[in-house]
Amino acid sequence: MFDLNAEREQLLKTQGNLLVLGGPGSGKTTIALLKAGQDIGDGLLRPSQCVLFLSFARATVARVAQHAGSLLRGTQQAQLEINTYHGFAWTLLKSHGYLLRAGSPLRLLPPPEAAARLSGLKKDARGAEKIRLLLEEGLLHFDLFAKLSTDLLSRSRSLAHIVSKAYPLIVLDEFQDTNSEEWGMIRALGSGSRLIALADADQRIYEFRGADPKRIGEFIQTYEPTQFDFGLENNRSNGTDIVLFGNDLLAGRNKNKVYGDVAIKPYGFYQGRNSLFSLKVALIAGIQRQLKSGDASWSIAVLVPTKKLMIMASDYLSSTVDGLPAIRHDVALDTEGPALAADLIAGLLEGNSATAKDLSSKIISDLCAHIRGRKGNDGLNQAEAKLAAALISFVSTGKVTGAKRKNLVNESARIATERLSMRFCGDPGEDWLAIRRLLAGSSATEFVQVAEDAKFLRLLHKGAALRSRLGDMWRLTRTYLGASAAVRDALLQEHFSTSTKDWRGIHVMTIHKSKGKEFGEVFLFEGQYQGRFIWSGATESDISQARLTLRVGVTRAMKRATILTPRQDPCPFL
DNA sequence: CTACAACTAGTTTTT
DNA sequence: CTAGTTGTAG
Repeated sequence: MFDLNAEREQLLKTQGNLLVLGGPGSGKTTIALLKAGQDIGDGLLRPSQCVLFLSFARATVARVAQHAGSLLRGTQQAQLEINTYHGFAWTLLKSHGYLLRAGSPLRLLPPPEAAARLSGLKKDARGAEKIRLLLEEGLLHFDLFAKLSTDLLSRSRSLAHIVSKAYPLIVLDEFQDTNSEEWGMIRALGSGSRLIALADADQRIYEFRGADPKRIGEFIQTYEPTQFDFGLENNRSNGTDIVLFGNDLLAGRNKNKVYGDVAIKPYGFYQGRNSLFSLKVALIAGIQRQLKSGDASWSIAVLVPTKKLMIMASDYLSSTVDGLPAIRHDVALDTEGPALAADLIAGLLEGNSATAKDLSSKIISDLCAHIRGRKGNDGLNQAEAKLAAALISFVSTGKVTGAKRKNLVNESARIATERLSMRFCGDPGEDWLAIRRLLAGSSATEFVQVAEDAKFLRLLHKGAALRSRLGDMWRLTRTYLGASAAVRDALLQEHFSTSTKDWRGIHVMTIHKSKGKEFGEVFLFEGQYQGRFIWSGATESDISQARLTLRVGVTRAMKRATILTPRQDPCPFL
């Protein structure tokens, strides 16, 4: 199944700290899992001890777990714990948070709620507010996980001892993309455990959030690891020029060359047709190729540089305009808007005992949170910020000026009244929909937006925990009292659950999100004005980051990569 | 506060 | 090209 050459054999025999370097698809994960299996099999771990494998994304964790399942025996798997950096940090903080802050146990501040609370603050004020929320309200922002875990481990020697006893060997996936806080946490863990870092300096695409080109050097200096480099090996797209193209792209020697299974397509614009027409046509050809190949588990990724273009692409693929069929696909949308919409709807479902006036105030507060947080970390525009401020002042003073705002306040009162005279049927899915329709029918665009965002929620499908919890609630009390808490739990669950996601079929996402994944075919698309691989005014360092990013995107492909760039103004890399 | 016109920028974020 | 921001008038 896997050819173990002399270097890999050597790695399996080597003890102490290791640094494993290698390009895309060179098999770093595989050899790390085999190494874990080897050490476990050799009896280097006691029965109570585990190898800890840490990665960034839940999707990667799921994929690594699946891979481990086919690579290792059951007894070895039992002593392998695979988790995200965040998931692991939270287990520490959950049980030992009392060491950081006296009083009530720490509560997580979910990203949507955090976005609503921090929006409008300047960058440095945000950091201070996160700490204030922790100390004064016991609310833990996700960004503080790594730093607080480090504090915990360095402050409590006994805890550090317990952790390194439990995990004598720790594998660090995607090490090149760790930021300084995560690096701090790793050093705290590494004081008592052996470390294996897996890294590819040329897949470092998160410099903007603190990944540092010096990091790998720091690891070498701190741990003096035995180094292995599988840089030139390629198990993902063997027999194609995909990795060769990626490496040439970095060196800037890809221009005017022809590569097997890498197609550069300059696309034109057609009168009266969507600017994504050429992408959809190319994608349809790709689907036909995949269907013809007879591979039942085929997968295709459409990768774009920006979230905005991702949404545009998803909308266009789903539509039937320009005489092209709708193409079913998955898209990884941001969750802030839908989550905050869910809070508002849950509040309405719950609102049985409240008076119409109380409920109306609650709706307005929830609406404010939705307005302020739905764009995530992107700041508010002026109109939104002013509206949110005016609504908050209305809740406390009862005064509001302006026709639009008066209408919004009237609408919330109307919605509250109508909700209280509503009769639920007891089917959570139906009742949820009834509330959503009530909001969608509002004359205020802000409520309609809530209903729109809520369409993207996947909380109440058949078999969902929330559905049965709301169902039980109704059976016991004939009300949905407690719905808010139930929805909050369900949303929070999503941030840590490593559901084994199926990567078959078509997936639309940003290039950044594709890191650590692989697909049969990949389509990379850039727009002409928006969503460029390199944007106007990019600095020297932006350009080198863009090269790394594009390389990561291309090398996700196992069989074939297609890059679409506007003919009128093609990407300077190509 | 709101509506309209002129202007301008156009990135990436795991949990 | 086009969505969002800024400025101006009512």
